[in-house]
Amino acid sequence: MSATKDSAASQGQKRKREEKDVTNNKKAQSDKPSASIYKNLQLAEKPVYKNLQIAEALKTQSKSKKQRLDKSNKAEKPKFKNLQIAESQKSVSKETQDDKVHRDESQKLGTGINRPHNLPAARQSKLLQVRQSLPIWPQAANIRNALLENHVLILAGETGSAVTQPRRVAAVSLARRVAEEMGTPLGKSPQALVGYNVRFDDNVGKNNRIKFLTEGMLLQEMLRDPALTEYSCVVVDEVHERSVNVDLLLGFLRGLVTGTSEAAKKRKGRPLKVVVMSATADTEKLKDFFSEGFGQPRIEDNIPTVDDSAPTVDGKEASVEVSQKPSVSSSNKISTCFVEGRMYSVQTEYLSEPTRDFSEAALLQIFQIHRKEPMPGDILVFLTGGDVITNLQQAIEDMIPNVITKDSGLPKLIVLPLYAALSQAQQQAIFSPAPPNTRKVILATNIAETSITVPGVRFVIDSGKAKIKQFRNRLGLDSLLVKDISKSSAIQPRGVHDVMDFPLLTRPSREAMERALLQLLQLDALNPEDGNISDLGRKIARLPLTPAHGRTIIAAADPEMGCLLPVIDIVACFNSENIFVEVKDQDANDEAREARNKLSRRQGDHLTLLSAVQAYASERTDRKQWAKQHLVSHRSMQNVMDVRKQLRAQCQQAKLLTKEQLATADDDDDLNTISESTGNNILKCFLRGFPTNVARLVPDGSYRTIHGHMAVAIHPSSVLYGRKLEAILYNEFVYTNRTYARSVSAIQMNWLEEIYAAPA
DNA sequence: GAGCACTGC
Repeated sequence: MSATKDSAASQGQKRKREEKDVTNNKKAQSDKPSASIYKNLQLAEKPVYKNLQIAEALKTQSKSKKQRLDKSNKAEKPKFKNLQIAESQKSVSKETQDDKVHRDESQKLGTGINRPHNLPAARQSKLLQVRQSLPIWPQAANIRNALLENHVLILAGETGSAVTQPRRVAAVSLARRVAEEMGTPLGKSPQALVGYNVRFDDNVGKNNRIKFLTEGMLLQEMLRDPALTEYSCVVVDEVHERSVNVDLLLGFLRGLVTGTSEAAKKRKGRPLKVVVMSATADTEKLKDFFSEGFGQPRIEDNIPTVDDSAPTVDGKEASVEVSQKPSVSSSNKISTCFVEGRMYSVQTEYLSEPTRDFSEAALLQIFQIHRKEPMPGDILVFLTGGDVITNLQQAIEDMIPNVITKDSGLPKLIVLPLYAALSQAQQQAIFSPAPPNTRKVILATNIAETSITVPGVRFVIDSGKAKIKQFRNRLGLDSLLVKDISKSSAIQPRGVHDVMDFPLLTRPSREAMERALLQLLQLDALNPEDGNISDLGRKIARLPLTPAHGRTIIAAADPEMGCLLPVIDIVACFNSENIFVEVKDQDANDEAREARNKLSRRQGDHLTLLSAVQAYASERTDRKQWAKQHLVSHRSMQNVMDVRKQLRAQCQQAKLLTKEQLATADDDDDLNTISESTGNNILKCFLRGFPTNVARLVPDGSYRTIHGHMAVAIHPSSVLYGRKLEAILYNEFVYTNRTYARSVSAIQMNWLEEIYAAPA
């Protein structure tokens, strides 16, 4: 796909970054003696870790956060929720080795897949040894037979039993691992049997037999090939993590595998196997979900029936352990398999009384652990935010001289904060080993939940609380919307009907669906007559963006607007982390502030972002230095440039952008080239994509949204903070103590009429 | 004058 044909240089950079992440993982694995598992007892009954690597090294407290939260939700009395101290105690796992199964496996694996041939024998035997020790190993024959006999396999696993994750790094590292196991190169080489495809990194070769990709990538592929004709089997892992992408994917896969969707016809009878891997708790729900599909009438009668001559294990049913009696409709079509995990006993201590001030309780616990517990053993404390962390750090450091006196004979204590706003270097500090006779105390937000592994931690103090961004369903509803919703309800036939009936594991409320449909109607992504997706909607869908940003891009490509390239730059910023580094009082000198201020544009944040991107792009000598001088995040900017390149390529593919325009694009990367009228056009395009994100000044000096008349204030991070303007357009709402509009620009009310007068 | 984090195309 040309969209991903980035320059070699950029690819290389990106890959380096990926590899760095992977290295971190590996590092954690090799830290076997110090790495530990944090689970409280209740959790030990539920699967937590699903990863090949776990078998080798028990890893990461990071992922367990979610589980700990699950647990705290279930706690009966809130008074036990406040403080949990989990000390890890690794117990010896029960290894089940079955030589017969093993021989059997080795023979069967040999069919169709190349055996490792270019690996040293020692490495080969080590890999095999590791494989055999995996809890899933004894189940291999069952799993294979279940797949031969059924269309769908639901694989539930406990700790350390199965494979992938829905994240880019996971897709890449797993592909690498599986390629190694198979003894073949990874990616595009002709010998490579394993490849991967994640955003900005397409490493798939013609001869690949197995491809690891993110869910979003597969959905993107399905836009081109809804029947997934290139594949005979799709494995969806980590389903319990439940993203919208997973739900959509399962819905499409159900349609294909049951023959109930139109797309299934295009497989022309070629069988598709679906393996869904999830935590145990979801098994029944998943089974019901697929059973329901098999119970429905097929559109395509050509779906292959299950091969009755397929071999079975000793003639018994292949499903094992937790398999339920299959319902009549799904007999021989769905099987479930449960892979036993390994248990680790973990000690959980609760605070005997509820505590008001978690920081205070944590402070006491930290010193108690420090006094009582032997070295080594670092402490990890989960807290809600950066400010809380700073305060607690101060409190600990104040207390150190009182507790750790010369006479006490206690080891030293160092405090290391970890939250997103810290620089990369500060974040890395937690990985460096503590000096001799020193215990590390890491104070972290849930940044550590998914992406960071801290070796050496043996104690976790967790409040059981976390701030989680929540979509507020009710807000944004207003009289105008209600009116339009009845309009959308009136167009029930065909398209809309299909959407409403699309099989989803968890169905959104009808209200939410209708609101979403209304938004798509407003963006001209649906035909108002029949509710089907419009040509414009198709174009929007192919862009890796929200519909609103996609619509903005399409509007900008209109020759009358003629501002596609600058709009892409701004949209790229909205799809990256904040490019402007937080200005702390001391660490910013006047020079840097001034340099940053020069990037500001009086029209608002959209054009300010644009000027920053263009200035960065036109810097040809040392961009890192430029970023530092302008208080701009180099890391975020690199991501912006990646997204920008991808969007440009996709716009070219969609014929929104010509080669010639693209060729001259880089020459235009210069400050002050945006004229007043171009600036206005840019904002009008955003207005097209965000028609309801408009607020106007009311007589009391505040802003109110034009839809719903909700009070909003300009966020303090905006260049327009404190300004009184006729009307503002904003990229998003932020709900905190007040309702803020973030990323704000000044607009004129008459632009609204102009836009709505224009034909769709 | 605000301020949780992470993931994905």
